[in-house]
Amino acid sequence: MAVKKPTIKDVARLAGVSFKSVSRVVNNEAWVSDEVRTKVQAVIEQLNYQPNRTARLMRTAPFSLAFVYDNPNSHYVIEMQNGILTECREKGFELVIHPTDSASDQVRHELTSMIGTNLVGGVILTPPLSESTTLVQQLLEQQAKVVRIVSGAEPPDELCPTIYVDDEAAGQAITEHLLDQGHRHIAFLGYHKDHKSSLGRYRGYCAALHHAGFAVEDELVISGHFTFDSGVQMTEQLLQQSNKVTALFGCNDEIAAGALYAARKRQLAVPEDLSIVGFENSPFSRQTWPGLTTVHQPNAEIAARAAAMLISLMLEPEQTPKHCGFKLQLVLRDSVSPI
Amino acid sequence: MAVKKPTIKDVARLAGVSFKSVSRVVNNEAWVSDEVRTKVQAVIEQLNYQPNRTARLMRTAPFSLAFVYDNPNSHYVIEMQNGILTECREKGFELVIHPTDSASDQVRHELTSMIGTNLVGGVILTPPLSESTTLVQQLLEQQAKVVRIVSGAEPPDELCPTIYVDDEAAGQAITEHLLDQGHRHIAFLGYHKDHKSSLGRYRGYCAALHHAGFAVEDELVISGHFTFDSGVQMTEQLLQQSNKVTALFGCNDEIAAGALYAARKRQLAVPEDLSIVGFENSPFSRQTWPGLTTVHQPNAEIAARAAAMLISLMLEPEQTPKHCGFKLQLVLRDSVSPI
DNA sequence: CTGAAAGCGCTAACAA
DNA sequence: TTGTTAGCGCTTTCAG
Repeated sequence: MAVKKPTIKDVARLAGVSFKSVSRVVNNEAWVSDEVRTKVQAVIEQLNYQPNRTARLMRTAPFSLAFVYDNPNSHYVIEMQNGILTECREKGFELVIHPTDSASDQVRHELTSMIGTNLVGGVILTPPLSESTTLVQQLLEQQAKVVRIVSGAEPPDELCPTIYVDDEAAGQAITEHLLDQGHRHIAFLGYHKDHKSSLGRYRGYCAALHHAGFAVEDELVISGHFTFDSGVQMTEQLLQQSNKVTALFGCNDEIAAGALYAARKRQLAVPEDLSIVGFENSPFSRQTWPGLTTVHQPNAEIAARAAAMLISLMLEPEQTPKHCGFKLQLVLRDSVSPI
Repeated sequence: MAVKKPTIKDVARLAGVSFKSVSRVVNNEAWVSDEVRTKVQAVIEQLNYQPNRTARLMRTAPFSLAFVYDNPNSHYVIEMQNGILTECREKGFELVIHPTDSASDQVRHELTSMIGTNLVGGVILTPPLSESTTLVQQLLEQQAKVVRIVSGAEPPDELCPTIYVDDEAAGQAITEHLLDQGHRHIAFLGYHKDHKSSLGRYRGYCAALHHAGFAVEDELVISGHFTFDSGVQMTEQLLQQSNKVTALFGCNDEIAAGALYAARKRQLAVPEDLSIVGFENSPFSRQTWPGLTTVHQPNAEIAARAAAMLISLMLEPEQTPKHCGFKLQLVLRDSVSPI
């Protein structure tokens, strides 16, 4: 039979105190006598009383945040999600998941509704959503707390606390690694003009070539998406239009895995005939054969940081957390050989 | 400056009606004159009024559910999550994510707290959590709505609506496929006595062998986990202790991918020297080289179904949704060759 | 230190 | 068809 859940009043009655005292104990407020505290705690235990979050939320700011993403990459999403959850757990926050289609205009509406209806008190934005200043402003106007994760060597502006990841420096580093191994004709796969991470990595690629005194060869820069299938297709296109390429920089590990697949289909040995590098260090970059040389992108850590910033923003609004930048490290595996 | 959010009363005042009328319009209740409805809607528009979910939740059942999992497999989690979200969107529900460690005793506490504090009205349980009848009962006692996903040819009991997935039949089918190709010494990788899916697949494997008149060879059955690393390790162990094996059934795609990796490390060609099959049809099973023959497990669909059942359970408690079984289909790719 | 009263924004019950 | 009155379970005054 449906037993009604005990409320704060039930506890108060049984403990012989006012329900306000119970509230004080539950919220660990000061100015409660040990006697009352002990008594109340005993009753709470006995009744297995659990405060109703909903009721509490009516008087306080929401204790939950939203993770907003538009990304086909499961590993990225899961790692981010896990990072955020770690932090949420610790602080007693709940996580609401909100995948979305950034192309659709609905996003704005969905997000403002999440905030407007008091579902969540803050949001963590990832690219490409995080790159829209108007979206951020709109959210901010609604009193939402916002933390965004973007690609860049520094925060784009001071709108809100920002996590920025230096794709350019890492893109340069991995390209230099290829140059160090003697490669002179290095392809770049996954160029996308509307994709800040892609652009950052591309800029790093160009910088490395220039510093080494080489020109960027247009026919070696292939546009595409951050997916395996796109990687396969771009590689096929590349190998058709150039036979001098000896190394290939996939803009992320999925592209690189696609390249590996396409190379193998063409009977090319990796790394003997073709060196391949990726970007992100997703779990499967070490599960391919050969393992992929790549750049480690600590997604879980980045996300945990974002969550920590957001939560602090919600809890202590007076002290704005500072921005936070991430530098990325090379991970050397077996998909590159000297020429 | 912080503008206070408009409440139902603000709307009522401006529209010149009682706030109850506004509530009626918002909730699409009957018995509202068109005149009032139009007027109220105009004001809602004008003020950009958004009802406060929290307040509403105090009078109604929670409009959110939890997805509880304990699984290292990103693809599985993401696919499930996406499936659930599809359904949630449609019905206006929110999703709270709750990864957990089923080994820890804390799970019980965490779950009962989610329910007890009114955070969510129901939960979707996946293995191995879903296999604990005591957990389910405990949740049920708290008035929680529960839907569980389990491995089996039929629901284990009538505690709650159940989605059951027939691992055994599929395990048998894929083993038969191997037998049809002439394989006689087929290894089974990923046996785990506490893991129902593993057990189901193992039973199917045994059944296929028996029907074909062969015995199960103990040395070809290797225990391990559903991970890539375990797959690598089990394959190495297998190849050391047996040289007659010609085909290998990985209990999931990760194990199979690990096997592929280990085989390649040993200079074994797949499928020429060794045929490999997996289970689940996760995205990367077609991204390996060669693509993995496997069993398609429609995770998103399964999850969407579970969510639909749970939501219906919450919305129309009188009509219990029926259980629902899934049969799995073979996916033939290039990792198997006849002998 | 403790408690009574008010009220968060909304929905349910009951009148009008 | 509409409005009034309660009251959800809790926190926040503010007065003891």
